Amino acid sequence: MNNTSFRNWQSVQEEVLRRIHARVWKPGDLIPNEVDLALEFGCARTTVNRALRSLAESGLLDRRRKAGTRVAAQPVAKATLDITVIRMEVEGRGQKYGYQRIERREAVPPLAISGSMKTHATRSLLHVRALHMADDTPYAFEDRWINPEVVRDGLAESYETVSANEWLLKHAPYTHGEIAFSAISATSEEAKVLCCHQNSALFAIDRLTWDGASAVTKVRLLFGPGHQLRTNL
Amino acid sequence: MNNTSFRNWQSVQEEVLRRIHARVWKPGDLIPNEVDLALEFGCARTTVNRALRSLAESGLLDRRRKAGTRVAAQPVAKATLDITVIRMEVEGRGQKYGYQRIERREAVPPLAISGSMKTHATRSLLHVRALHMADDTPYAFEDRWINPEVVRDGLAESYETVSANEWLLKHAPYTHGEIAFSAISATSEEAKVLCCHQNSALFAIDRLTWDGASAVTKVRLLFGPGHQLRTNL
DNA sequence: AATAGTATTATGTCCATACATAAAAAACTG
DNA sequence: CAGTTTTTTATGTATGGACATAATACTATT
Repeated sequence: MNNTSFRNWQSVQEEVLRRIHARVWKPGDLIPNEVDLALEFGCARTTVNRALRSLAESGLLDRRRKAGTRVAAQPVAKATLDITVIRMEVEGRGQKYGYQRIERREAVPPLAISGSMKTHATRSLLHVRALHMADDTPYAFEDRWINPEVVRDGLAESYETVSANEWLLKHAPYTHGEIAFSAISATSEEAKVLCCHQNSALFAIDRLTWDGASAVTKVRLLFGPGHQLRTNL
Repeated sequence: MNNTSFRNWQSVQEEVLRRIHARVWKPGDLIPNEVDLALEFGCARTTVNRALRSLAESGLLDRRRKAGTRVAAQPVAKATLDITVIRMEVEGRGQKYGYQRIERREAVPPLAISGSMKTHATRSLLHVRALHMADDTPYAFEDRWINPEVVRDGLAESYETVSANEWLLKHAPYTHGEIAFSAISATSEEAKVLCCHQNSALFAIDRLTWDGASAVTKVRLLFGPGHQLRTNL
């Protein structure tokens, strides 16, 4: 038995982690219920609950009412990526940020765009293309469609000095969105903009945000060769 | 004033979200303190705390003791990617999973590997290469180095039927790790294994896991052309 | 005016208790 | 025995009260 008492949820969490790691509780195992753990740890059940809930959120525990808590059989590593404004990303690396608008026009988008944004096929949207730079070298190519019905003030903006990336985040609220990461081959135009060879492998982020049932904006960000998106587990 | 009362933390959270979205509280604004909000919402302060803490975790609020709570000026979208065992990933898409070991040998790794894993440059590690398949077509190419000093039973495994990807997750605990996503051009060998053209843009996941100060394993997963990693915001 | 000490304040957390809820297990019923 | 209802149980959450802690604001001191 343990006479030490764990008086805060962090230390309870640490002890639980220790036991999982030391294989006292193996993947798939049912662990004691909150009341028993609270008794053993000499703290309130709410404290144990806080610790276990947090571990469940990070995917290390599976919890179900009545069924109890068990160590995840297939621990799902949750990699959390912080998607910030590109300017912040560049400045966070200690590099000088630069921005240059390439194109801005109102146009009827290709069907692939209007289809995924669920706008009328004949409805014209605002199309903005721009280049983000780090220390005067191309960093990311932004190709974006904006729905002017949702982003009312969006048409008034020139996006010449402030990127759409940054302006929208501040002025266009969204309720939810989808994001996808992939690798694509640079077309000749993309290669020219990013100063790399044609068919270079580029890292792509496609994002589509919604305000309720209406699409706000759809954007593709292309990063130059060698770009990495990293985080901790 | 509001006479409706919000009796659970989810509804408090919804109301806070509504106000942020409706620009009642704008990005950068200081919002009322927990005591006042609890009073207004007709619930306990702990309930308000639960709601606000959760929003802060998702990056929508900035909270600091004494300074108070404010709406994030640059809302950091947190994209949470669930990194599971590849078999689960494939089966989750409703496809048939297949696995094939390509190579297994003990060898002294290149300096880039021993360097990042912080093992002795002359220490030999276990090198396993394998192909994961979905519906009999190549899905991902796994190239992995395993530290036998940390994963003791690892040397006894053949990894012929169970992938190292899966075996390790179940048998080799880790305390933390790093993960990076990038796009790379397929070498001729990689192209052959994945049945694609040379220089195709491949999506790469590099992962390095640690058990305390010792590296457990370092792996690169290469996905075939067109592969997307997606999640919601 | 710079510095050190002190008060104030908003969030962070713990606790005991109570009730809610989902889901498994048991009891019941035709 | 299949299908339905009831009981049991572990987690989920609300509450009021208390104290902890970090960070700011204020005050006294040199």
